[in-house]
Amino acid sequence: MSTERVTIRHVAHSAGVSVATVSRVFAQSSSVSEELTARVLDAARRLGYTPHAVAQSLASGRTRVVGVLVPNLANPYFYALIKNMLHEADRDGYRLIVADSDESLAAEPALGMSLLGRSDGLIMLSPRCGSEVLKELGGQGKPIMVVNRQIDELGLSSVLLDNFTPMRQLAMHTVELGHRHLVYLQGPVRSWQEKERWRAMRSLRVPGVTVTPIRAGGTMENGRDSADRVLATGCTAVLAHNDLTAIGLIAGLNEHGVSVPGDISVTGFDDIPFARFTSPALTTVHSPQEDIGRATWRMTAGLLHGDRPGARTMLTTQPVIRASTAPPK
Amino acid sequence: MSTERVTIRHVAHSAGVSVATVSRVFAQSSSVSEELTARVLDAARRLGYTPHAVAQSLASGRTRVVGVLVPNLANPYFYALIKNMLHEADRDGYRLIVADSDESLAAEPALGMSLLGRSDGLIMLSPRCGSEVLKELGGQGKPIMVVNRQIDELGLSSVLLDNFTPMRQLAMHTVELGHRHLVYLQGPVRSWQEKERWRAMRSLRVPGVTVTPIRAGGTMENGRDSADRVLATGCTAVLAHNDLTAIGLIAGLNEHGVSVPGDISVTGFDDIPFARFTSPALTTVHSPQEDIGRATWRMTAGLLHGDRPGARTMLTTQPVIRASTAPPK
DNA sequence: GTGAAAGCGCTAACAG
DNA sequence: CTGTTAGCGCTTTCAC
Repeated sequence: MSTERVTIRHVAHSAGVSVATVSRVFAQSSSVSEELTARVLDAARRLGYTPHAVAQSLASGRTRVVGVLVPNLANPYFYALIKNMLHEADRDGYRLIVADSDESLAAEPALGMSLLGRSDGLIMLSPRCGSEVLKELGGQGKPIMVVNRQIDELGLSSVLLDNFTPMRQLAMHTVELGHRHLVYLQGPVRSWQEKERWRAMRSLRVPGVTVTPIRAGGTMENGRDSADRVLATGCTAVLAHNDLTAIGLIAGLNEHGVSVPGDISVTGFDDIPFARFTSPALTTVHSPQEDIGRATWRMTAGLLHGDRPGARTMLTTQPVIRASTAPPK
Repeated sequence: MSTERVTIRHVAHSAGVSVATVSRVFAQSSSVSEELTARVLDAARRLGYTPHAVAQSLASGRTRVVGVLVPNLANPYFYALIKNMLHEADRDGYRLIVADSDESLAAEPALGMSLLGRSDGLIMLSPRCGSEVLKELGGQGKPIMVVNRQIDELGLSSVLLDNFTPMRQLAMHTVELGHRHLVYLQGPVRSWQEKERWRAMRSLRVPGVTVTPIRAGGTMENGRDSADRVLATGCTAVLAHNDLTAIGLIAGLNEHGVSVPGDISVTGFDDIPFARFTSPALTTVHSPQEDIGRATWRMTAGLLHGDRPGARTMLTTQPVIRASTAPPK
């Protein structure tokens, strides 16, 4: 079955040149005369030669692979980001290898290490792990990029979205609609984004307006399961940690015969593709996946080329008002 | 920064054994006396040694990586599958490297080849490419698994879900509700699943019942954009290629003031997580991602261990009746 | 511009 | 059970 592999040697021999020349032609590393280039390419085509990626990696010390560790691939937020980076990286000749930690804080170190072992660098999306883990990963001497998590101590590069400002604006939007009793549905505890969003809610000091936090989590199920507790508060508007939770909550409220936004207004965060297809369409904060993905890859590529780590890119965004928010009755 | 790498040599020297022994201890390939094992492990820990994955791959000829080519990572259908396989593979010590062809038929060969170059095998999810491409990929001598696509000629292993039967049942469900004029919203042209689903619709020979096909595509946008054409047919029930299209269509119909299922019944296919959270909850066909993912990985693992290719696993499933279908007015 | 040769770090016969 | 050794296929000085 497995026909003898065609190596650089065969090509060199067939083209009447040295292996070094063949290597140079394929790596375009140093110039080779037109004639030899043609001969090499011709021989390679005839023989059906393809460079052996693993051997190239061992010899050169670069794998042209970058690892991506994501807390939960089931969140559209992340795959939109990944899809973006996949293409950005592809353009630079890099492949992404992804692992999913399933929101498990404990799984991050091992997965990260394993990923780093077969790659030139690691991109950590919304990591929940402690900074000592990040430090250890960084100790491997390979670039580490952190997305959606602010790290001050270690000199890691990061891409962040300002969650605070738009979350505050979103809350103000509900207040301006006339809501006085708000509920904030909290997301994953260890998430930096959660901390920022909650900080924004807490910062909302408007006379007569109260904000009640309710612990939920970041999934649709979590949202649905919070319906009871939300209703018990008697609030008129709910700001959910993210779109998934908001969508789940809306479904849960509907099941209780409560209409959105008729009886209660609900907002999300992220603006996942579904957000504009739900009924009512979801009022949320747009997360610029394209920009985040591009910025992340560009910085990663920079690190791979020797840029000094420690840079931080902070992106901004704003609320998108759609149909799930309305004045209270 | 990059402290000198600790190699198997250092460990061997420090433990006072040969490199072969160290290799054996880490590979657990052949038995090593307790004493030496302890000494090696101790030295390794002291020195902070980690096996170099790339070197292992080159020397052993196995990468412990498997490639996954997916047409569109933005479809929850696929990432649920991938997430499943990710974990199944992880358990066997394999890492998955994924590429997204963006529904581009033309991109599949190159991406597939590139993936195969750094892996021990390739899993192709719903490939759209011609069988000659599949054959070429198979010619690399590495295992190829095909999911959601029936290939008869080449002896490739595959995992399939019977789309025909449940699609037919779903259609019968609408007929039994009293619908007489059905519309079928067609998905991606080259998709095997699309062919099967459409075949099921065509096979529906019930006197007095007509089925009108409308070309759409597989995304939510495609669904929404079909609303006009759907309304123009005067039908009372629409069976969409998949959940995404169905969700898009429902949004589109709502925008036209048409209610679902009040005015028109709509069904999907796949039962993505969102399907039960839309309002109305979507009547669809459940796709057993867990089973598909597990079966796919098990077969892949088998091939990796030398199983003969060509096996075909056909899974079955059925419709899930929820709230988006109702008798016509 | 081109070739020779020394590895990259590890595995897998093969001997003992 | 353990050590020796010859590569895996390619890159990369270093001479020419």
